[in-house]
Amino acid sequence: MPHKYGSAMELRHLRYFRAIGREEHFGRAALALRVAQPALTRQIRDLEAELGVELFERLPRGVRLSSAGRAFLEEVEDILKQVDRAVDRARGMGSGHLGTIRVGLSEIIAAYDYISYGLFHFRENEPSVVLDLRSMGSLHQVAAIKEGTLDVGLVYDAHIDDRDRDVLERAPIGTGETLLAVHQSHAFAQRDSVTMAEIAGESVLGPARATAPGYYDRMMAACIRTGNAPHFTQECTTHSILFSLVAVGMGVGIVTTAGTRAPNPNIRLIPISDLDLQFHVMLVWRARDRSVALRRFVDMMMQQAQTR
Amino acid sequence: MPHKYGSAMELRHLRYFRAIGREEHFGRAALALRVAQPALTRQIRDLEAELGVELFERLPRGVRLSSAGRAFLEEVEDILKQVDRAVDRARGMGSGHLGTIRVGLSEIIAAYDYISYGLFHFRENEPSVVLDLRSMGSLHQVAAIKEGTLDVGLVYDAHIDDRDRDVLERAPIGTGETLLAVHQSHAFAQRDSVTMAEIAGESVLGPARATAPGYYDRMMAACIRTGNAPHFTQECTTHSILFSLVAVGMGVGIVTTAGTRAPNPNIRLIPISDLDLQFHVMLVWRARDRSVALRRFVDMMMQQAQTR
DNA sequence: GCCGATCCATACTTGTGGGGCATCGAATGC
DNA sequence: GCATTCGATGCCCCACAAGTATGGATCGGC
Repeated sequence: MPHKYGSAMELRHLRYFRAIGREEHFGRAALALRVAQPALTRQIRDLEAELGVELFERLPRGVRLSSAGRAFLEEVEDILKQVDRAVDRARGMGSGHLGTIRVGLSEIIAAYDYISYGLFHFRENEPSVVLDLRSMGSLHQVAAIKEGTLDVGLVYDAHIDDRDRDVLERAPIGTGETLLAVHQSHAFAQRDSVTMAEIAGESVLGPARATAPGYYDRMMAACIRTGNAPHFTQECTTHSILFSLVAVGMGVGIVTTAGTRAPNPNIRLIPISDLDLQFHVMLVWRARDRSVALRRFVDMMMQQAQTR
Repeated sequence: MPHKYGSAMELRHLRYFRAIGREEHFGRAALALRVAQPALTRQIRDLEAELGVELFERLPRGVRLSSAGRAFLEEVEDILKQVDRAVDRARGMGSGHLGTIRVGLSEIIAAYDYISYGLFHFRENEPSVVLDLRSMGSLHQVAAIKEGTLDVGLVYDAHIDDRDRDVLERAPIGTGETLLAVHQSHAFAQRDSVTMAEIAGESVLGPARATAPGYYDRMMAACIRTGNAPHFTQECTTHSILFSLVAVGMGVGIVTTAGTRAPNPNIRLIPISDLDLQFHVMLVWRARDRSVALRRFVDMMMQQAQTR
């Protein structure tokens, strides 16, 4: 062992010092600490040597805190309290009733009612667990989860690479329908459904392949199966951009969302009858993450999704 | 050694954890801490067992802080900072340039100019040493010093019991003259001096034997030596009470103070020519008190007194 | 003034456990 | 496949914390 220069000071010294300082009596402190008195004498001697200060005045009979000792005692009380607090909090996190969960939310998924209800429900049941909600794109979420800067994501299954199978755990909590978004003044607006063939003649807005390749490719493959793959006149990186463009009449848009309730009164969402395409809304988290709070969160979200 | 239930957690665990948590790498942390890597593995294992929480996610290659670990790291950083701070402060007190000195001041002695100057001078030279000035009677000061609730007192020598010789250190920093306090309208007011014989016919105010027996007895002994011991019509427990009574014409008062400058424009202080009585203003402190700041304070007050 | 009690310090011994070294096992990159 | 990275494990050693016994100084009771 290469000899040590640094502080050999340990919590033991502080715990002993606190006990003796409070009592101003080695014997009683030793009793309280359940150690023999000479142990205290030695540890205090070492502590004083380390600090270069006498912490006690040695009286002919007994000891008394020196002025340095009095000041040091105050600090030690704080330190030991803080240590206890840190231990308690760590244990609390072990129990899963304390901590922070960093949740990734893409805007389109945050719009699902049962997601909101689930988050609300969890907050009510675990008020001491902080939900750190972060709005971020699906691919970014997956990367952040793998990297450890995010704990759980809410994304479409299409965004999850199968090669991450063993590092990322996942669970489905719902499905997303793929619909056509049209402006209320559009000819399709009053229709109950449309076909891909009909869409082919329109100016079509779709997702951006660069920001969501898995999603894009699965959608395109399904379109091709109908025999009427659209040509996107504009790729949109987010659903809100796409909706904005539809709202100003730039064209019709293919979007995946929950139900047929549109986010804008000027927009109608129409089922596409011949498109065989379903996405799953997935919870994603690191398989190695042992956080009990996270497990509880996942369980509660899944349960909430089922009973919706 | 009776087996221990309590926390075996030590600062070593926290220091190791902090290093590894910062690096998220056992090897580099071991290098920084100048210990071998297996030592860290074991200490972290013990720490996790103690807390009941996994602080790191073990990856196939390397580690990463778990969410509990992240939270714990923040607390540990605080704790270790606070420990360093406490050590620095303790060392500072060892150097004598930091700390608190509890100074007892009786009102009459606080009125001495060179005392005020001395306190001011010390504060200027040691701005990081807090002077905790406490107004209290002489006997109370001596008791508090012996008891350890006061660090240094400023009292007349008459208040110090010789039997405390080996427990209380003392040093003279000036003398106090014993004078007659008279109202400006009194017949003595324009005199340069009076005799005890003249005083004998007056209504005389003096100190209270109960609150200052040493002072009272020395004064009375000197009075008796003059052959004209006064009879006190009123004993006063403090000088301010005595001055108040003199100011309203209740009588003349025998007081010990510095110079002939009275605290009240209606009062004159007249020397008593035949009274052979001198008191010393003393600094008193515990002989066992090793505080460097206190020594510095005592030295500075003595020096200030000499050069006044 | 002697005896016992109190209280911290010291001397000596014991055993726990922290650390070093060597090695393993798993994953990764060329 | 082979070398490398990285944490975990096994084994040994010795440093040091704690225990027992005792010393030295003071104080109180009779």
